[in-house]
Amino acid sequence: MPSIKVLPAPRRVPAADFYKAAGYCAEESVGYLMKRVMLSIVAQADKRLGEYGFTSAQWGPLMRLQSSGGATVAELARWLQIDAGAMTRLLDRLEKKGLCKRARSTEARRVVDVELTPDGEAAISAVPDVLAEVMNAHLAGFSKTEWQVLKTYLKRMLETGATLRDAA
Amino acid sequence: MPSIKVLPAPRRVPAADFYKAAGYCAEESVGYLMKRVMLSIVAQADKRLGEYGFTSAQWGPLMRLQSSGGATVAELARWLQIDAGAMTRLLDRLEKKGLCKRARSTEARRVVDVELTPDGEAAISAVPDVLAEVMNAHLAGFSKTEWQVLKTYLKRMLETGATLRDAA
DNA sequence: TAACAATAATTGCCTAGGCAGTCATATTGC
DNA sequence: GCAATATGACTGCCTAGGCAATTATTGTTA
Repeated sequence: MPSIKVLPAPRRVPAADFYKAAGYCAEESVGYLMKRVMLSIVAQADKRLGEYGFTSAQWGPLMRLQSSGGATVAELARWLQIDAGAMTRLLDRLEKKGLCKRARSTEARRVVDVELTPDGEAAISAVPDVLAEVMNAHLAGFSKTEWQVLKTYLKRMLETGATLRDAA
Repeated sequence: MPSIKVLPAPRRVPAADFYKAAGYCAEESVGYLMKRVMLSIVAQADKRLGEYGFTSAQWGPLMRLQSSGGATVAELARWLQIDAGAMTRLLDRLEKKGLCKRARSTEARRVVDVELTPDGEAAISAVPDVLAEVMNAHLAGFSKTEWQVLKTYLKRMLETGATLRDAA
């Protein structure tokens, strides 16, 4: 009776081999296509959100501030996965427009709490509408199944990307 | 016999209705997922290309210059779909690094021709390799069919996005 | 041909993000 | 308790792109 080796489950799926260096064609690359799609989505969203006085980079913090009733600068930066310095400057711009306000935390003196102003609350109310419309418009012609398949593809790529990042 | 109306073929597929304003969840949005995937891809590519002295925003013009043996500033900007002013400044940085050089065109005096330098040629040679690797790594676990389906999805979204843009 | 319009390159001013360094405050370990 | 370390906010300097001029040139057209 041959011994059966129990191999440990491979922790990482091997890379695909769809693309070769020789004759690499950017236009057929998933990365290129995805970049173009994102540019289109962001452009549409920016055009619509511009009517309310802010940009597609600014609704993120505003939404988060609304849903959790305020947050710290570091929390916002972590949540949106951007640099803390960039977040400081983004909040500078939002504060200048009167959409949010900062105040040193009372219990931890190095922390700054951020809150929506009434103007911010008002501005943010239209955002989900715009986002849903822009996304639905870009998914015109997709069946519900196709939409779900697309999402699983993206989630898989995201997990694979995280693995790569951790390995480095 | 009931008269049969021949309707004109609809020019535009109606928008999907996957997303609603009420309870819109960014984490389940194709846009959000795609943005995260792109960040991962760009981060990987930037890390690898950094070894050769340039960024993921800079290989585009370099590649184009190589494949067509030079181009004008306007051609590059159109090809990469970025602002002409941004292209001027991108070329400033590339020129400062000695990867390309500009020269006023002889036949049209308002045009500036851009060419790769030998250093630029050398730097660009490793790019297809890096891009293919990064893309293959992110597509680990995808079957060839899934890869092709993903590309058709993206191309469909791109066409739909172009329709939206033209309509505006 | 002379006015007009279109195009090419550039510049200034804006948002936006990354990285490194600074300062103040919290947390931890000894 | 105190020193070492970690964290939070911020700043300066960099790349990067959009929009709106401006200037020089090229095309068009009346």
